[in-house]
Amino acid sequence: MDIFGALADPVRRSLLADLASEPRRVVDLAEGLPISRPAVSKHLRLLLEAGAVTVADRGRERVYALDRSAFAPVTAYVAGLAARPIPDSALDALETEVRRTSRERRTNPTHELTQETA
Amino acid sequence: MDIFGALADPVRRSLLADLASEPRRVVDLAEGLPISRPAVSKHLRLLLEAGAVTVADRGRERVYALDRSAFAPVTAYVAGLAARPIPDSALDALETEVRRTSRERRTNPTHELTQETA
DNA sequence: GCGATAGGTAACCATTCGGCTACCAATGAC
DNA sequence: GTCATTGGTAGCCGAATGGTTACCTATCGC
Repeated sequence: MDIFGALADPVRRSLLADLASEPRRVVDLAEGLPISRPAVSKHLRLLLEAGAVTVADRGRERVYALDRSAFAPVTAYVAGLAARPIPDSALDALETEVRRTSRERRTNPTHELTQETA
Repeated sequence: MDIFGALADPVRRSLLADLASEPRRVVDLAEGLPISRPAVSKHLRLLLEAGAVTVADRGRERVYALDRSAFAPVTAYVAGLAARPIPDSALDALETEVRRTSRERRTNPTHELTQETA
């Protein structure tokens, strides 16, 4: 599960928001949630796997902490979406533009899944 | 499917990145992807449902366009995570802080899933 | 009118997700 | 030593994802 998938679940977003104020133990994280503690453990494992949190053993307790650097791909991706390459002044030529580009992409397919966050 | 779930799939992120440059037809969107066109249609329906894209009928074609305003909750949420309420100077009192807050939350559970993006 | 093109829907399938209960290991309190 | 607490794992289950093929409608080009 990557960082995008980690953010897709409301329970995990709640956990992360909770950790944003300070590191917490599992029981404290689970306390107000409407799900069982093992379910919380599962979510925490996914968050670990996604790099969204770090964990420290503290005796019999485990203290989870937010790793803010993990969200860089998300901000980068959304910022990339926000950047608009076509100026508003060209929007009235939209029909022509769409058709021209369609022809180009039909003969020159350069699609790549991996360049999305570039 | 909300906007967070919409971003969880790499195919959908690729579609959105594609639409970031300009509006496109379904065939053009599907062209370089390793999946069938009906699968693309499914993803586009989810993106519509999440409000991430808009669609315009153009004869027998449908032109999808990015709706940049849909990503505000994502940026807001991630920005909220980035804000750190505890200054670094207080981090050496971490243990005490964690235990105090644990006690508080045990007696005063104010967890809410819905306040996460506030 | 007719064939080709665009694109949505239906039905199906395998996998993943998110939840649960039951259980176990390890540590702390006394 | 004994018991309570913490928290992970195992196994199960139902629902949702993400893909496929087959099919249908509608529009465009000629």
